[in-house]
Amino acid sequence: MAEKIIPDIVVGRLPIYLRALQRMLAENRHVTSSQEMGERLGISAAQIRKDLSQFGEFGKQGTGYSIDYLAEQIRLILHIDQVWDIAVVGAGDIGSAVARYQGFANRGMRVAMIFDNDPAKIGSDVGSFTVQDINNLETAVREAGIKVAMIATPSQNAQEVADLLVAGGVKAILNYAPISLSVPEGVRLQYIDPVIHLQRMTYYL
Amino acid sequence: MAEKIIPDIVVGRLPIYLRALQRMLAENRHVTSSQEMGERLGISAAQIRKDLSQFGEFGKQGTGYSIDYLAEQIRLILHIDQVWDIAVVGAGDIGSAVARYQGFANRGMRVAMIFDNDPAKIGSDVGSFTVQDINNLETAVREAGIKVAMIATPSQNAQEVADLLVAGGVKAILNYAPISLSVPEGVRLQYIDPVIHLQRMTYYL
DNA sequence: TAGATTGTTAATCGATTAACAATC
DNA sequence: TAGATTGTTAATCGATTAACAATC
Repeated sequence: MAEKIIPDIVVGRLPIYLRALQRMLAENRHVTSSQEMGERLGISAAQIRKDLSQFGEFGKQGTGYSIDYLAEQIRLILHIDQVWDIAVVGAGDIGSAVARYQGFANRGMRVAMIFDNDPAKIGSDVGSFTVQDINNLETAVREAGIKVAMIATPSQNAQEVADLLVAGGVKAILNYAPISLSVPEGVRLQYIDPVIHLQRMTYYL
Repeated sequence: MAEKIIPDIVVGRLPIYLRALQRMLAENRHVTSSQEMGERLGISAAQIRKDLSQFGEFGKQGTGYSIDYLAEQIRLILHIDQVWDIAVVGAGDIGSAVARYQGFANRGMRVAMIFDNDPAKIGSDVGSFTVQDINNLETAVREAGIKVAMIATPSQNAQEVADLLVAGGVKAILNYAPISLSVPEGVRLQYIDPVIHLQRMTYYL
């Protein structure tokens, strides 16, 4: 049975569309069009329609898309009709900010636990969580069935933390450490490094 | 005089190359090859050579690239042979974490000031900075000649903050608020939204 | 109905890869 | 010299856009 393969780049735009739709809902809007979404996002209307058409037919000719319905469909496609528990590794400034971040609510994510290797931090509270010993990471993650994690440790520890997470069954890692990691086939990896984004802009200044 | 136009996507990879090179330097390496860089980064060797060739000839046949020299050349290309002062707007968890972040050192960036609109925060210290009143933002940014800023406010304030920054002469904005902003032609804009990255991965789980 | 907008096809555009002469 | 690796060209691959029939 041939599953249609969706290009990564298309999947990558769906969360952007969803964010815009949720914003429109917050503005009490009910219907939108590919043209309006495109203008808000700086993406061509044709591309938005093409992207969505990879997954189904969500609109109505002449009227456009029901915001509520389209948002729900994208949530289903992205598997965020459920809430994903996240393990945060590293209880420094970034890890703590992430653990306290209010922006996960209603977007399919929830921080569930936070780890560190510093005895001075283990047992202390960060937001509503108690920092756990990284030695318990693999077991805790496996027992909780956690599939998604964020690495917020220094670069030098990031690869070993990634290995631990993978050993515990994690399948998706968001890495804040400014270093390229290697993970086995089947484990997804994304990066956040503010300096990379800043350097992409200074080229043009 | 026709300036060769470099595709955005190529410029966007240079900071990744630079980060890898700096890592190699930290490992006391002196020479690398497009093949080795490609393996580390999950990018084809041909693409790395092609990207670099847009800007000049930095390697030697048979031996590869001097890490130190190539890193310096990329720094020149990206205009990070200087240090860019950055204004941070929003002194919440994210803004505070960014203001204290040690990862800017040696990468061409330096936080120079932080603003908030909350009277309870204005005047308090975050890292080595005193939180300034956002009403002074436009003037302070203009007088300091700041061209780069980061927005770490709630979504509802992000657009007005962006407008203020632009009014103060800022030309590059990194936005942590999970909302699409609009800025005039000539102002660069990048986004960091961890939820977007997480949602890009849950599709595959 | 007339106007608007979708979903889709075909054409265009741009990015990546393979291959290799040049040369260190 | 022999081996290695660059810089570059041409071929391939993939993504974006334009256009329009279908239809609400």
